[in-house]
Amino acid sequence: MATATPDPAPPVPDETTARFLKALASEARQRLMLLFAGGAELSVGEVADQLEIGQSTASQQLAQLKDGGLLTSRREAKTVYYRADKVRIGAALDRLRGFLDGCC
Amino acid sequence: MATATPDPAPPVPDETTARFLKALASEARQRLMLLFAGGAELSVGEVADQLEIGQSTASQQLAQLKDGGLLTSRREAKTVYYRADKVRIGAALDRLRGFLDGCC
DNA sequence: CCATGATTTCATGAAATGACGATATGTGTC
DNA sequence: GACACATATCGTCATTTCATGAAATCATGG
Repeated sequence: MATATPDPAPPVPDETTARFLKALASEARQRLMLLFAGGAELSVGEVADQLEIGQSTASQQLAQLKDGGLLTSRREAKTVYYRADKVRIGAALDRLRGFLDGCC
Repeated sequence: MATATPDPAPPVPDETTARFLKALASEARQRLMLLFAGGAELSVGEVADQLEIGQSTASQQLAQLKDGGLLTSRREAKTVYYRADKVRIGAALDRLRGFLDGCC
């Protein structure tokens, strides 16, 4: 049997969805996501170069997108490669649709 | 035949989608959207009361959500009623899905 | 273990956002 | 037109976000 408080059904877009939205809500990060079109895999430095932004800026934006569930990273020796996380992105969109359905 | 520059294919989530995301990317506005669950129709004052925020704040947030395509408004005498815009919300989600599909 | 290359974390200012009260606009009533 | 009520706009301030360079961390090669 299920526990006493199974799933209180998140009263608001759950934390995960909220972070997803926040991650996407910046034009800079939207541009950044475009670099990953077609499943491209890019290092932090490559992103910084292509967007002509500081390397630390790129790192932080990538981290936020990862936190928002849009990107994953893997480390290969010294360099960290990011790419889009199709699965979690799809899931986030489903949750968003669900929220907005139930809500509107 | 098509024109010389038919549809440059929006290089980034188009303006409309960007505004949609920005509108949703605030916890305050997410809470606000919840008030419109089930197709509820609320005046600015009602929203301000229920959320315990200033009247001008409510007005501004509602305007931004409307600008983002999440709400519509109609005026009835002195009071303005807002409600969720199912159609445009659905369309925005479709565009978003499209962007993220093509992008990731 | 030290040096190097790549990334992350930190501290700092600049710019954008959020909330508010006060004021202006719009709508209907007398 | 003067008035009252609801909403919208404006000016302001506190908070948050964005981008940066400097310093710290991490992984590898000598």
